[in-house]
Amino acid sequence: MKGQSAIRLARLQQALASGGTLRLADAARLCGVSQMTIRRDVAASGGTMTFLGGRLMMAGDPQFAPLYDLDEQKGSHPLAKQRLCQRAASFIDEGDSLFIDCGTTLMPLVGALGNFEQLTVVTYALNVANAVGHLANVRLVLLGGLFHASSSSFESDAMPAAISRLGINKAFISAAGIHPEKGVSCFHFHEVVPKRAAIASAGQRILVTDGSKLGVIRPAFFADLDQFDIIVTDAETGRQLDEAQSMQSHEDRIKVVLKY
Amino acid sequence: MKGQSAIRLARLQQALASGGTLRLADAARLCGVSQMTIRRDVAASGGTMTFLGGRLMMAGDPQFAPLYDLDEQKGSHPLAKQRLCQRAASFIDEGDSLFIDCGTTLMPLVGALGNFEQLTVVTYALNVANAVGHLANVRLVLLGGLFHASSSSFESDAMPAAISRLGINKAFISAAGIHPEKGVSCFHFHEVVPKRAAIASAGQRILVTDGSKLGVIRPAFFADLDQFDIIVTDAETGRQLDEAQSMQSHEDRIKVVLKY
DNA sequence: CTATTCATGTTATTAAAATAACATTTGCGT
DNA sequence: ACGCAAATGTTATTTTAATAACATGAATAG
Repeated sequence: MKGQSAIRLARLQQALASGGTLRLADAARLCGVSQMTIRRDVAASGGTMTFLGGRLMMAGDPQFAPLYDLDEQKGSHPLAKQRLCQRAASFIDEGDSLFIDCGTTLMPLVGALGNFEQLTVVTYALNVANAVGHLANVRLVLLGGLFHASSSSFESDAMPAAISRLGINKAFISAAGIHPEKGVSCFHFHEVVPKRAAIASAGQRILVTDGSKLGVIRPAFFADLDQFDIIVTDAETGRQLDEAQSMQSHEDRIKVVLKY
Repeated sequence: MKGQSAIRLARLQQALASGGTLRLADAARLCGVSQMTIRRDVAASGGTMTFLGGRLMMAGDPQFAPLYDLDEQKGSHPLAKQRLCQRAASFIDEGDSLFIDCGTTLMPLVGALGNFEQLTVVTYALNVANAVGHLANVRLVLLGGLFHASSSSFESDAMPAAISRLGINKAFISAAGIHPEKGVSCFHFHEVVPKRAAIASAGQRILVTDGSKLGVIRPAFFADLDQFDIIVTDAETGRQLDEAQSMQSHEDRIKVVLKY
């Protein structure tokens, strides 16, 4: 009798892989052992699964991640994103057809979509799709392809064609780096294709970013700053961007929205 | 002071829309009221949100649905699907490229995928994609398009072309109705296109179904029984299918796998 | 064959969440 | 202004989950 515990763990993991929860009592019955043994197994497994209110579930699932982790800096960052997206959402009109970029920055934007009668959302991000899929008032178009877990998004060379066929009203774009001269960049190269396609075909281009990205350069450039019609950011970043733009001709100036 | 409660509910719902959880304490702070008030709000909202272990979350999220609901018939059906998929998984080989159909029937199949080194999964179902996306050893290709919440799947006329380009080894197909003469059917018409494309291009076609579907006819037919190489079902259904086939010529006979 | 260890079960204890009961505030009509 | 009623806050109680402690039984080494 050696790896009994591991066998049980594997069985539970398999049961939970399709994404659900198991009551402790059921998990125990499934494995034919006592509840205490299941608890011990899970505790020894070191973080792959957790209990939450008497229910066993896969840990590390973003679904269960608290929105504001109190252990971090007191809600400053998540709240910042929420405020940012609240501001960004003010540019949405009834009946709009929106492109929503991948990443975590624009997730709170989805929450604001419930206030409209009818919208259409186009995205290539799985997390965005999941959130939007729950809204009855929003038509969702997901651009599929090969999945990249690192960005929770899909890659496909068919995306530009698909996007150009879709008629996107407003494109909400996120970024990992923003540089006044060098432009806007992100981490993953496969994001460049859909980002560029959305920027090219959208009626209005809205860049949403918090201050931590200013002056930062990431591996994959995908746009210049002046390709955006609106930039939604916080006060300090906005001020600096304004300064940088003042040196340009007045015609090129883009609208920068300050949040705080 | 009239709809204060509704306002708080809306705010919480918006915060949770992007998919996550809120500790009760955080929810209370977010709304500037006591925890008890939040509890009362949520209780009065009637099921849109629930508490689970001190954390607020959107109810009805499949992510939180118990795998076996004890209130139902004692695990008979969910366990049946699990056994069915365990049997179906025995046809998977290392390195395979699998098509996985939409619906709940094939969800447990995803749990069995963790035992392999390297697989590729092609699907047009959001629930399948979510489950597969967590597995590091599986490459996921999601066929996107317009989302249908009813079946948690996508519709696109580009799917046949995309599927034919993919080289699918084995196609696991689910159905809502199986009739010996009339063939295999499902509820939604948009599922027909990807199902047929997968059946057409796959090396091996595996139909997975429990006994409750036998003799049932649903709106959208998509295949005849003899288009499948393997049918994984339970004993009684298998027996009846065997009988029906005995009346046909021996050449047409397909392999029926009994489970119990 | 027996002592020891490990895995598990059982029971007791503690901590935490859900509920209930009661107190307080606030808004509003008379 | 007064009093009523709705809404919220506070405290107490019950229930439930999590932890700890102890007991049992099988497996193995000496």
